[in-house]
Amino acid sequence: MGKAMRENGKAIQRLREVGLRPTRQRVELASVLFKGEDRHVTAESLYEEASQLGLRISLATVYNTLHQFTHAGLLRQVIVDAARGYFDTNTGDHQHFFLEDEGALIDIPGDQISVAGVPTPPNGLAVDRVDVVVRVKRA
Amino acid sequence: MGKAMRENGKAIQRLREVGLRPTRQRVELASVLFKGEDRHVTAESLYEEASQLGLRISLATVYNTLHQFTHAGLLRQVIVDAARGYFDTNTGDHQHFFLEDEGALIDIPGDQISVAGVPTPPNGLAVDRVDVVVRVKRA
DNA sequence: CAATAGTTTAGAATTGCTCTAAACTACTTG
DNA sequence: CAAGTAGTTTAGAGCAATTCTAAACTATTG
Repeated sequence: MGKAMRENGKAIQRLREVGLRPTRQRVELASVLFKGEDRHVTAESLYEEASQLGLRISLATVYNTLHQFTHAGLLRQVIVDAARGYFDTNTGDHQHFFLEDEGALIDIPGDQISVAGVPTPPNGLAVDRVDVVVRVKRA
Repeated sequence: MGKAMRENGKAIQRLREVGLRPTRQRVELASVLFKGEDRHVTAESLYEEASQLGLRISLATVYNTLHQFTHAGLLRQVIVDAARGYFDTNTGDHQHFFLEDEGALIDIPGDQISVAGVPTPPNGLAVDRVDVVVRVKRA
């Protein structure tokens, strides 16, 4: 039994757990995304990568799948750039460096950074999330 | 002498100070933006507002002007939404609530919130800015 | 293993924004 | 104060990222 097959098995299980039907496309994308370390992708970059690997998945499906995974809690969307959307396989408590020159993200562990003094949200609203983006540039 | 005229006088002075030629369009937009309290606009919302006021300015000019004002330090760009760009007339040290349901921004004074433990940026990079976005939703 | 509910897809459509190049205008100089 | 000119504005085309559409496909259920 090959490595890809084992990865697919894990992916199928993972998709079932969150209530997503394990279609070929979702299984393949999940395998790519959750194979190794945490990573940051855009729809285009993931589509490109899948294509390189010989996976036949349309760009529309990549978009759909990224959003479904996000709703299911498998991914988290990171908003740092007006031009494109990033998705992060690390859904835990953490923040980001954003390298403005190259459009890359680097995780900052959540226990490393701390935000104090967040005021109570206005009338009838509740805090959903506190995002910290440390924008860095070539020195 | 009318109020609009006085506003325009102030706007012209302000534009001269930052080295921008005070054209009719820039003066009118500056008057609208810096008339009263701090505010958050999108290109579309400002274009809409200017149109309502009877100011004849193209959308392209609104985009150009917002970027020029930002470069000149009169505005600051806020990235909170993948879909659209916001501009803030408050260029001082502060952070934001982002009301996800209605796409609105509310300032949080800079001295109220504090971020500790930002790690040293990687190799050859320097911190440009630390942005905190408190995303809030209907409770 | 057929029915069906959910999924995928190509391509069109939409959105927010930028570009282009021709017309216009604020400032300078004679 | 009349050009000259450098900078500005504009309509409309163009572009990139994303979403929509509706027809074909497929995983699951009975």
